[in-house]
Amino acid sequence: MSEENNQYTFENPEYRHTYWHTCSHVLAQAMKRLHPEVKLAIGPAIENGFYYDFDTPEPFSETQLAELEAEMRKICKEKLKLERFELPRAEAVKFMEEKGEPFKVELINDLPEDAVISFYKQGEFTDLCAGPHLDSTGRIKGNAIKLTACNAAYWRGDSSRETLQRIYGIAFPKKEELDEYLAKLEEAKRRDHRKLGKELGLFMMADEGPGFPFFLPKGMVLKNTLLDYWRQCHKRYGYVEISTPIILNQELWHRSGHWDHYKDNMYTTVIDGEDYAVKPMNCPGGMLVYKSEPHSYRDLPLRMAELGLVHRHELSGALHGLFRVRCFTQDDAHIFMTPDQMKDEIKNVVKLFDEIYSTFGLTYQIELSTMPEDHMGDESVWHFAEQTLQAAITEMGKDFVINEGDGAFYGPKLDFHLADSLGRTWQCGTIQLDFQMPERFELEYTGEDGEKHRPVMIHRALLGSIERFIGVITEHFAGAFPAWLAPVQVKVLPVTDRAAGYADQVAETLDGMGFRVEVDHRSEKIGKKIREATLEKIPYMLVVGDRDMENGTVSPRRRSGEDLGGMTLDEFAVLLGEEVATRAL
RNA sequence: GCUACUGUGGCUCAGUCGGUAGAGCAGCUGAUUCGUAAUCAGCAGGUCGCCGGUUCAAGUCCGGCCAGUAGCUCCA
Repeated sequence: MSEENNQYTFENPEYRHTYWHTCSHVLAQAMKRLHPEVKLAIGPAIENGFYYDFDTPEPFSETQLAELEAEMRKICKEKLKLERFELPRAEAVKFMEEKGEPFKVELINDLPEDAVISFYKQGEFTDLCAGPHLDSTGRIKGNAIKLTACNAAYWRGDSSRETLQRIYGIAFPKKEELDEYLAKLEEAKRRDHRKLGKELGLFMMADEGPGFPFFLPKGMVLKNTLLDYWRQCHKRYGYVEISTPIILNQELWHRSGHWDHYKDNMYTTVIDGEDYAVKPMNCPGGMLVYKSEPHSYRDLPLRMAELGLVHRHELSGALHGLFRVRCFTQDDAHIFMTPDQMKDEIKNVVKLFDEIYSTFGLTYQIELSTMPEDHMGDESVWHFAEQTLQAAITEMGKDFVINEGDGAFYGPKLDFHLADSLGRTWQCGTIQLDFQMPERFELEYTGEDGEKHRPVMIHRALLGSIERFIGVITEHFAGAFPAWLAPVQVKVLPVTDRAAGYADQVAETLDGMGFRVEVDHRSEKIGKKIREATLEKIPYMLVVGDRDMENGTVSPRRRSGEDLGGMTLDEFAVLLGEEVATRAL
């Protein structure tokens, strides 16, 4: 392999994959050299780097990673050739039995009858592996390898089986690329919404309710501003809004099918001797609303939105800030329509998604999930639905990736994976076609022909979970929300106490114009007030002192550090008003 | 839920070998009135996550529980 050949550049995902895969073998070799008693499980390349799972007598600690890294560097310097060879099944099993590797033996035994069983040998180390690999450990840049974490993982992902030690690593052909990657990880850590949420007073968690977030005054302003915008957009796109109860009787959940599929994650209660459940989804409530009155084809499409508070019992270990909670607000909508309205409706939903996502500067990739093995309804309906979804986005000129067999049991779906400012992706939006609910709830509308027909239903969420989305944009903006969203838009900073009255006057005027303003009245120096307002990530600071009082001006400064000089309050109000009205990023 | 780790004033953290808690920031009081990223002084604030055990003595050791962190699993 020559580095001049384009095929072998790190930009080529296949080459990168091969590079990392060989790294994982080097890691295993290093482990065997330092700790021969350790048993090998598996060690693949992953999206960002590689890992290897080991069965160690003692849990591994992060301090030992440095020793392994050093040994890995040594192995790279040794420029060991990687040689592939094959063995018949019986010999392969014997080979690994003699090496004392029970996990490898299990893997070989589980390979299909006709599988070619291949091994890769580098120096004294040999691993069961399908390959491919680099031709020599010398291809790996030793000082650009970093073992990033060690953690527990189950053998074959099965929690009833052995707990293994998984060591994660990353590697690049150049040291600078590794440094860049590590810097990005640091940046992500700096932007962690749990940290920023605390610092900026957005939300909190309490032991009294693990997984149930509390919104603080500033976070509430953010949330309400977001929802105002959401409502405004939905109204424009022809949605009506409803609100359905949080607790409904258990019979309803049996009828909807949720009980069978989801009861382990549902909270239940008893009222007047009858069983009830707290809703994990809004759909059944929406169905009841639809059914509460007869519908004509003239009413369709009926776009019913609901900001529904749902509760799901997530495993304690899965909780994570606002990203994974036990109680959240779904920005749900159920659209009831005739089959021939489907395509236009999907387009209408995607258009709305486009408008709202672009407001936050979030781009996305669409995944189309098709019929799973365990599905309801007949294949022709599925096929029609998949075709319709595909046609709608194709006609809009959008690319998509197919996720074969990953649809919901009731219908295919489009998932929207948003990319934030660090390139990380978050699945937020989803558009699901549902043939199951209208059937189960016997929904009807009267057609032109005077006959009863069954409507088709779209189930969609745009932000997904409001709480989670707030977490996503907190990290996306690193807490420096655009002016329209910022909980406090302007902080007035009097230079001395003499300017206190003037500062209040300025604040009052801006408040009257609908801006969110605070005044820093402490007898601190202006430098300190600026520093703290900057750390609070408030978009504009208005410095006001004797000079401004005399001239009737304010001296705005952006949180970026930009000093805008003196201007009248009206001029500033126009500037900020424009920024807010256009939702400038 | 599983594995490992962590849990000290509102926040960030220190606390050696077990001898009964310490700093900075925030807060309060006073002084200062200083025009673009930290003014000074003083005061107050903690049954060291909870329960139990070992010990003359536990923030420090042991056990259980709770919560958090990383990952696994899960996310219809």
